[in-house]
Amino acid sequence: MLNNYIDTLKALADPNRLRLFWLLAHIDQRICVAEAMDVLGESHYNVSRNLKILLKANIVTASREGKWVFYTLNNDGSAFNQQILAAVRHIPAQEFSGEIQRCQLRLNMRRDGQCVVGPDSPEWQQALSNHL
Amino acid sequence: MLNNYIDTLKALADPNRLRLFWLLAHIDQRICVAEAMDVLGESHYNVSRNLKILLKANIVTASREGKWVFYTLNNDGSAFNQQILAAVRHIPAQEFSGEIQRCQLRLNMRRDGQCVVGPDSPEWQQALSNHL
DNA sequence: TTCTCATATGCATAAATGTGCATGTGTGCG
DNA sequence: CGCACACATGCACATTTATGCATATGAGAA
Repeated sequence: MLNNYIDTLKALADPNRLRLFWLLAHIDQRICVAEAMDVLGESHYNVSRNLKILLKANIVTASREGKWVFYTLNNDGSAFNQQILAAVRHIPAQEFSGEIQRCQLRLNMRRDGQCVVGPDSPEWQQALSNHL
Repeated sequence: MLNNYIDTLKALADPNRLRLFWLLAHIDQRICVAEAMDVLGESHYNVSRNLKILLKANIVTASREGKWVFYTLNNDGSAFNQQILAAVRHIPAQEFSGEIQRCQLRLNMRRDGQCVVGPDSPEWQQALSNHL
């Protein structure tokens, strides 16, 4: 009873996961674990497990492509989950610290729409410092 | 950063508080602690503290009237909080076990719109058994 | 196959959370 | 005033949760 709703709320009641979900809600694009790590500046364990929790809450979906696993907003969720998504979309970007910009920067490193560099790469470090 | 949003989500990510908030979202009426105790069948500590947590999250308001403290939906919250309220309204009554009916039963015990019996009263026990 | 890299997950620990008990605060009544 | 009742809150304890480490899985490249 109520478990689905509680799972969704708990999944988002954590700053790192809320950042992850908010980012997905705004870029309207899939993102892989390595990219999320760079954008959020979080460790691998952290990003991987937190995405898994969002997945179990059924608010994102995952699909493997070669080595990479891409996560995406789940647009086929319950009415409740869709309202929750609408709520998260109302959180203004000022509440975050450049996630959107860093994400654009990271997505620009793709080739033909595919992620080609792993997490914490020299390329990413350089792109980051160039951007300051 | 993000604290307001996290507070709201955490406040609702608990079955008892979600029940409380869902009830307030559906009866469209204020309710005092004693009434909430009877309707939800929870202890005083539990109801009082959980309502306080909803209050701190700014999704309900409180007002004292004599001995009684009435809690109500907060309709002046942030856009985020209002969307969250819309989400909670989408949770169907089947997810609960007669909260609405028990609440009607309890509100019928009021006189002139005022609560007149305390928690766990014989009157309430009798009303409950008559209703089965 | 073996190696490398991206991702996932079990284990241990520290921090946060929910609940019960006891006590404190505030209000109304006699 | 003193008492009763509705409600609030600090403390202790059990459970949950978030994180880091280590290791496992899975896919591509040599």
